[in-house]
Amino acid sequence: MTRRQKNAAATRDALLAAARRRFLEESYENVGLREIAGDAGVDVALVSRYFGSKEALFREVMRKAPSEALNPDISPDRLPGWLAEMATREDGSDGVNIERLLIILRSASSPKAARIVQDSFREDVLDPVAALIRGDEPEMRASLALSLLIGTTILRTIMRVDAICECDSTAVRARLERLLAVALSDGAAEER
Amino acid sequence: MTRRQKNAAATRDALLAAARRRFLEESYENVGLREIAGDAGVDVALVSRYFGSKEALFREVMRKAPSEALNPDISPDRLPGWLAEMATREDGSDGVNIERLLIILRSASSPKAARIVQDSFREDVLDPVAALIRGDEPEMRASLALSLLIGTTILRTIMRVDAICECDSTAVRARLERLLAVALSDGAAEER
DNA sequence: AGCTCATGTCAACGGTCGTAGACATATAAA
DNA sequence: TTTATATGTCTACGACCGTTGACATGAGCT
Repeated sequence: MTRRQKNAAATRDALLAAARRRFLEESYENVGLREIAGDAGVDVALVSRYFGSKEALFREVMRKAPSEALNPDISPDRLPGWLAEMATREDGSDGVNIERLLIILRSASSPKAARIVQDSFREDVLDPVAALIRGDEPEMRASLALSLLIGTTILRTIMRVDAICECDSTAVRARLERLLAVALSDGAAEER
Repeated sequence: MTRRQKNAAATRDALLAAARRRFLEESYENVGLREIAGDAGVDVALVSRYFGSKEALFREVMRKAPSEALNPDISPDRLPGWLAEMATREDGSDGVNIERLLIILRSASSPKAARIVQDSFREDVLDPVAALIRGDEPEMRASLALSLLIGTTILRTIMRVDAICECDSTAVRARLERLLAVALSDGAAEER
């Protein structure tokens, strides 16, 4: 008697989805393959079979994250509001965009995941934002804006700071949006 | 033949210092007690003897960090510059103030260290900064400013983003200081 | 010097982890 | 139906971890 139908693709997807869910809530080494397999309803050994190793599974999770961190078709002037809304969105809502960043932050200090996480951050988060910015030193300004996004995300999700967590108050969002606009603004151009 | 003199206090201090150094560079579960004891030149068992458990050792490291995150005798108007300098200081210099925050960030996603880290952040980082701010919602503004500090620290130390790492360029510091000033400013008072 | 206790070392336990290989079984072809 | 292969389960290995208790030994007191 086997609990599960024999469907390799479905099992692989289930493992991938379960892994993504776990890596979203714990760091790389705090997620066990037995937990992931348990969530997917299969045995641990299938992880090795389908992905080769835990590190490869994590890489696959990073590669196939359902939504990119940045929607490329957005006008630069709407970027602050878009980032601010992303940063202050409730966890339960459809705020899927922040999830990749959250996975990155969770496993940022994990030696075996560090390389993967650094590459994913640069390619999927930093570069898209920097590409949208016009003016001097776009990468620096994008980094400062993303620092805000990263910081607020950590304060909300990990540090549980009440002053930031209460997201229904639009004050935080408005203030954050204004800050992001300043961070992204072209300082050299303003010195006219 | 014993490598070490028999001095309990010195050994305890050596263990504490070694632990602090390790926790500064790795997350809670990626630091092994055998590594710490090895650095201190003693056996692992002494950790249990002097501190009781790994968690208690970590708590002690958090409790006895040599410098607080905030120097309380500073004027509020100098706070942006002070935070900006702290965020952009080279690792090798005497930038000890940032170390407690770095330990916090490294082990932020470690379940067993989460509580300790959250408490330390609130008591030793957030509250002192919020206490220095005048006007409405000081905690929210302090949180936004610290988001900047946290984000840039992560980008520099963990993500290794070049645009932020090049700290000798004063451009980053100046821009960050301006951003911090905006983050800390009293929005309601500005609407005159 | 001899005694005693604090101090440090050593070996090992129980547990969890990632991984691999042998085995079972459902699915699909012949 | 029989066979072959893909799919999933089970067991176990070796490594590392935090922790513990037994043992050794040096330091300091009498």
